Amino acid sequence: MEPENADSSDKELSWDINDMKLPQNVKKTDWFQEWPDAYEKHIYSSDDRNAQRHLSSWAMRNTNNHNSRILKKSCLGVVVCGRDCSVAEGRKVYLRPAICDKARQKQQRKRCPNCDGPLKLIPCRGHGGFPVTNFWRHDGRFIFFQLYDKWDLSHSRVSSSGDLLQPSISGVFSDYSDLQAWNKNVALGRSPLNDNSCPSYPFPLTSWPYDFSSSQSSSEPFHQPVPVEPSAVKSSYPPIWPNQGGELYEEKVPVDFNSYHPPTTCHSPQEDPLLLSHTSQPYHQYALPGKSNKWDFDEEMGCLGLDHCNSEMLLNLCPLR
DNA sequence: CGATGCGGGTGCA
DNA sequence: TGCACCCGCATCG
Repeated sequence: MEPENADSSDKELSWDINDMKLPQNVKKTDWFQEWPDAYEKHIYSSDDRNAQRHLSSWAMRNTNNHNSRILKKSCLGVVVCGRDCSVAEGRKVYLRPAICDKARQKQQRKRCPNCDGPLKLIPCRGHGGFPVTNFWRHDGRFIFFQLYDKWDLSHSRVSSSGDLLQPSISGVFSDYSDLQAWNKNVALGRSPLNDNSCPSYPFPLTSWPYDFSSSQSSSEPFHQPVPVEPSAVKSSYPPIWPNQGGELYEEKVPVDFNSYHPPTTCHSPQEDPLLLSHTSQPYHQYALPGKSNKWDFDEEMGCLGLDHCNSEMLLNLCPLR
């Protein structure tokens, strides 16, 4: 499922982030993956700026694993409108949770940019009921990345190619029902892994806010992400916020896609999972791990303020600042 | 301000 | 032990 070409063959499969020794005879490094999905492993060049920064378009926060050699980060999930409002074409609002706990709490107090309703955080629960975790390790001239999750693949992916971002979003999210609903409207679509011929998407990296937009993508449910040039990166997300024109998200992630392939063949990024997609996607997968089904989403979300929620789940909204 | 990292420390299995 | 996670501290843009 890796988009990457074959180069990954020898190296990729054989190592584990926890190995004492990681391969150093890597012939070809991978393109930076902005939206890594389940079970992905990548070997980036130590020169890759994105890899150096351990970036991800998923909202990932640092997790203390008491191991200074391996950086561990867990997914915070995604912030959606508590009213499930839609923007044009049925697109939903998806906001990127703030990474900083404090910022997330503030974010949580903000309102949906589209309908002004409350926002709710849908925690990631793709990792056996827990947030999906990413591991980063620098070794030699490479930066190893591993998305280690214990997903129960059985439900995590519906099909090989049709799966959207299961782990990532769909599967990941805690609320099953919500998810379904979510999936319905949204097509979380994109599958980073499969079909893409493109290396990854450049755009959002940390900046995907909510975009309900992606207008153009409607015709194509999702295809591959499009690598865009750096400059494009920033503009790739048309902020379609209704009102707040300015405060929406900001993209700060200067992505340097030096390493990216030329965008040419790929599609538009907008299809990002998170972003919203639109309508009816055939594929939804409810990939939640069994346990997660039990999760009472509403409660937790309801929370937006409640205590029984973890601090992290309750919070926030996005970077609308 | 907020993204990121780090690491002490806690609670659980 | 391993893992999830809270918390403060520090750096950086």
